[in-house]
Amino acid sequence: MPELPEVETVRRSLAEVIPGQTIAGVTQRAFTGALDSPLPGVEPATSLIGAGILRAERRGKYLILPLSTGLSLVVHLRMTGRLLLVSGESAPVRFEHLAIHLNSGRDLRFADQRKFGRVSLVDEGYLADLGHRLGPEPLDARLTGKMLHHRLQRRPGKIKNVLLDQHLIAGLGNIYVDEALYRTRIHPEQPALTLTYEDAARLLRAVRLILRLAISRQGTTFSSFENPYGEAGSNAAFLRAYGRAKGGNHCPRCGTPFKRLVVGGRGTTICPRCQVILDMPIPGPTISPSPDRHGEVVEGTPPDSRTDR
DNA sequence: ACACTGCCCTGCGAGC
DNA sequence: TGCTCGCAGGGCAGTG
Repeated sequence: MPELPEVETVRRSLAEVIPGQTIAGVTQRAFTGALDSPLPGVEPATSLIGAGILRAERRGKYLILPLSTGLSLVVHLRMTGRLLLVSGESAPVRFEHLAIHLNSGRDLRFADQRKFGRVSLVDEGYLADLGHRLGPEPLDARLTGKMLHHRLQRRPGKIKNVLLDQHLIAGLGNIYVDEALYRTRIHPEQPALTLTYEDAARLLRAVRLILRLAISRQGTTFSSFENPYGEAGSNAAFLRAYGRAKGGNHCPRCGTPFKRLVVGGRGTTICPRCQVILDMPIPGPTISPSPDRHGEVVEGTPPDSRTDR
C-alpha cells in the first residue's frame, strides 16, 4: 500500500528521468476512468499531448507532475496503483490502464489491479486547494511536537484514526501508523486529546524515524508496491508490528503474542501488553505525574519498567 | 468541525 | 482440484 515513503520512492526515480521530457501521446485501455480531470471541458488525453514535464513533486501521498502548459498531473496510487517506466515498445503490463508516451521513447505506465488509483489533470487552483486540504508534511522541520500536540488536543477520536486523517498530517497510512504506535507504546484507540505533549513529541519522532528508514529502503512491499522499474522495496522485513498478528508472532520487546484489532475499519496490530489504553490525565494544575509510556527508540525495555500510576 | 459508515474494486488465500 | 467467501484499505460522500 503506497504511503508517503512509497510515493517518495516513485518520485525520486521519476525525478531522475522525466523532467524535460515531452508527452508525445497517450494510450488509454479498457478502464478509461484511470485518467480524468475535474476541469470543465478538458479532455485530459488530448490536453496532455505536447506538454513538457517540468518536475516530479510529492505532497502527502500525491505525486504531482507540473507541466509546461500550466496544468499538472496529479497521481494517487491508492491501494494497488503502480507507475512504471518502460520502453515504449513494451507490451502492456498487468492491469495497465494508461500509457503516457514520452518523446525519449520511454513510456510512463499506470497500472492498478483494483482501479482505485487515479491520474488527474488539474489546474493551479485545484492544486492550491489540495495543498490547503492536506495537513503538514511529517518530515517538514517546521512541524513541531508542540504543534502536533496542539492539533491532537482538539480531537476526541482514536489516535489511530486521527493519524490516518490526511487533514491532520499528510502521508501516513495503515502500515506506518501501526508501526509508530507500536514503537511509542500508544494504544491505537487512545483518545487523541489525552496524549501529553511528551507523547506527541515522541510520536512525531517515531513517525519521522520510521518514514526515513522506509524511504532509505525504497518503501515497503507487502503485496504489490514496486518502484518505476518494477523493483520491490525492502522495508517489509523491518516492520515490527504491522501484519504480524498472523502466524503467531510475538512482540520482540516482551514476548506477548501480537493481537489483531479493527480500528476505524482498518486491520490493526498491537502488542496487548506494551500498548494499553491509559486513563485521561487529570486536567488542571494537579502535580500528578503524567503516565510515562517509554518506548520510542529504546529497544528491549520490558514493559514492567513503565512507571505505573 | 468532527466522527462514523458505506462504497468503490478484485486478486488472493483460507476453508470446505 | 475447484468452488465460495471474506479480506485488504485510501479517500470521499453522506449522515448525524
